[in-house]
Amino acid sequence: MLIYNSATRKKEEFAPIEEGKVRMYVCGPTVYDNIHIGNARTFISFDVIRRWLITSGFEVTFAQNLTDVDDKIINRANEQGRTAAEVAEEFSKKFINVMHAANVMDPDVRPRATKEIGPMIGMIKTLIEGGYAYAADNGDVYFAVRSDPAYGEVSGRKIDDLMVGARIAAGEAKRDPLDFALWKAAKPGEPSWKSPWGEGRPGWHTECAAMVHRYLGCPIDIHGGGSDLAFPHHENECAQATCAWHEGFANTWMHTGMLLVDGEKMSKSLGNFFTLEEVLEKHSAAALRLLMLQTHYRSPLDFSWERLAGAENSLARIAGTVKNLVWAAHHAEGAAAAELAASLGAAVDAAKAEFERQMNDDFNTAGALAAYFQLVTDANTYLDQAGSAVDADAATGAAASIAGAFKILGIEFPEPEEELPVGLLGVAGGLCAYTGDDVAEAAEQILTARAEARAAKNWDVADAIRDQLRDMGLVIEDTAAGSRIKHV
RNA sequence: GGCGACGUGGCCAAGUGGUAAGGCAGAGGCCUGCAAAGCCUUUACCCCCAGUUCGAAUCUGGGCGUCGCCUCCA
Repeated sequence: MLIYNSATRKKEEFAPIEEGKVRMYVCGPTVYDNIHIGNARTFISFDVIRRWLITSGFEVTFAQNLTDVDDKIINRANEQGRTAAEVAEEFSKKFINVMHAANVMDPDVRPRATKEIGPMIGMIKTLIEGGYAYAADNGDVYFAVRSDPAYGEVSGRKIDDLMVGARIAAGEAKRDPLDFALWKAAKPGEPSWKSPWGEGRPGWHTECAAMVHRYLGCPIDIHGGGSDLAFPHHENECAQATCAWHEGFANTWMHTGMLLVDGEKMSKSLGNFFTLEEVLEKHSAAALRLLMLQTHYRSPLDFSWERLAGAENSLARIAGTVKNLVWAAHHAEGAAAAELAASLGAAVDAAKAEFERQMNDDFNTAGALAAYFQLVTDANTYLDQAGSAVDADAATGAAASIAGAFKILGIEFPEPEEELPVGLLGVAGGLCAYTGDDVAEAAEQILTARAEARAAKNWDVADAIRDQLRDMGLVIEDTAAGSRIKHV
């Protein structure tokens, strides 16, 4: 399996530290507002990466933090006249809920910054003792960037290049403009904790480093996040961790490409964002995931509603094929055509092999999807050609293969055998004289009545049946293996 | 200004040396009583210029353009 390591800028053969096990960490959200779909892209990307590692046989431990203390949370709380803890709690819950809605797996560990203050203080103490950090008179503690000779290796920068434009903001007590806060002295009214340097709270970069160390142990196999976090966040995390513990921090750094709107990065500050919640009100999580996975995770992705609608169409076609395969398997009659079944089996094997090849090449989901789009076409062709002589095992196998592959991508289809509405009984009397209470039986008899009408060239009757069902949100689909009633 | 990424058909997109996957949209055809669904066909001088090579979308140099990071940011 090849994974692109953004620290070395090369694809590398992935070899976990501990045989068969992967420890990975992906920076979570600061819970001051609803997340937007740009944030979601990163979480969905790593969800798929994690699923593929699990599918490949690795025992994956996945940790993701919630940053529940931060300037933005405090600001939001002040705006709304609430406590920072209330704001953090609200948006923590909302984040977890919307991740579920997007079919993103829960992390194995979800630490919260405010519950990790002790370990963070311990880490800062170690850094000061080691000569890597210093406490300023104002109660802040800063990391001395120039004390770390490896600083810049994660994001590929040189300290001297960073000097231009670096400034010391008002109220800061840095010795060097590049130094960053490990601990921030509390201002009046802010949430704070006791420390050797007075009341204060941890800096953002400090949280992740301490949580990685505590819950996964250093070094970890994979550290991920959006590409906008590479510098300074990840660089700073790494500097702290390596200087505090001298054990290394992360073997592979993975960064996802930015989600764009009209060619510009989606962000809260630009105001050009759509929240994940609102997108999922209008479209399925499956379609959003499909849209995202049709682009490589490292490339920028320009979002548009048109593209999302296109993904919805693709998804409907795939879901339809899976349903039709299952249905055809259940309604197979007579001897199956062996040669056709064998070629379908070969198509399934080819899709699976290509899917694996693509996923093992730095999680090339776009290429992997193409393999299964091909199988969808092959399966549809099979259904056309086999007619009622469907090989139930071959059709079931193809359906399972398609559904299984998409499930690895977190894209799940509705249950194949959807219940038809009870309302069908209400019209059955008029359409086919059926008066029982079995919906499936009513559907059968309606189809029979239509078939008889068509055989008698009684088009008005046949079309009336179709029209009436359409008014109920149902459609009659005539396939090579026979007719059936489906939801639109 | 510094660092990095990218520029492939109407839209999106995979593809890092051997004559261009796939998706969406459009058009035509097959199937159908007519439809729907499905299938088939259909459009590429791979941003420009030069170079390396028997051969380049793929490598090198230059140009033009776009995006990201350098400040909070997934």
